Amino acid sequence: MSSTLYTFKAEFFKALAHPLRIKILETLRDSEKNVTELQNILATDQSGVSQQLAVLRSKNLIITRKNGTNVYYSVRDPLIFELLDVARQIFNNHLIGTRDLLSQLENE
Amino acid sequence: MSSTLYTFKAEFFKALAHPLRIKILETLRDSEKNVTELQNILATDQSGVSQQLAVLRSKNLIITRKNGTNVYYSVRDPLIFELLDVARQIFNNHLIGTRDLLSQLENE
DNA sequence: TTGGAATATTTGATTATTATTATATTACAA
DNA sequence: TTGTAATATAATAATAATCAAATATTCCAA
Repeated sequence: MSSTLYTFKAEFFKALAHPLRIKILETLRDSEKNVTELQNILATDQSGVSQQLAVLRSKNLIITRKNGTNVYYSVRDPLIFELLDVARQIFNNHLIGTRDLLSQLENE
Repeated sequence: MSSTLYTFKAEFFKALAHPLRIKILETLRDSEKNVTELQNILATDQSGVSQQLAVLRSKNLIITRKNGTNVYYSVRDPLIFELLDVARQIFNNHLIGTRDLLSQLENE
């Protein structure tokens, strides 16, 4: 069993292991977005968005397109959306600490 | 956009963000295994396996069945395997730092 | 050419994760 | 009962990830 391969797979899941990064990917479902658009949609500060974009970039989950001073991001492989969909299904199946999650969601 | 929901999704992916934990899940594909079996298959020390099982348990990815002094683990939701399959596809699509990965894999 | 908008990077303090080692617990067989 | 195999938990040092704030860079328009 190749340890390196599993380390890389773990790195891939690490890229997804952050709320803002997941939000960014979900936001990129419909279409590419530039950083300012992401900032506004996600109501997050510039630096935070850029930092998390950097993580996603470093793991090759997203690609960029420059247009003047704007940088447009999009998801490199549509399978990533499929992955998020499966994760959502698992989630809906009450997988993750259902009791706690529900009670926390109620308080929002 | 519910922050809590995304935090929980991130927690879920965190559970997958560790080589040994991925290996454990892959090992449980065919059938349930007890801790000693996992130790042997994965060539890892007892404590390490137990600790990572604890993480997977705490995120509800796996369930246990006790039989005397043995504890048998299995994956709670088969969709988790589907998730791993999609991740593998993404991987095969050269998503993750292909250059580095390949050269490292060659040295094994 | 310079000022500003858009984006990226750096820094450092804080918190979380990992890995190792040691110690507890539990259930059974002798 | 007691010893032992199986498993879990605790302690903790080392490493990595996060967050916020400040600073850099880049590109364009005026």
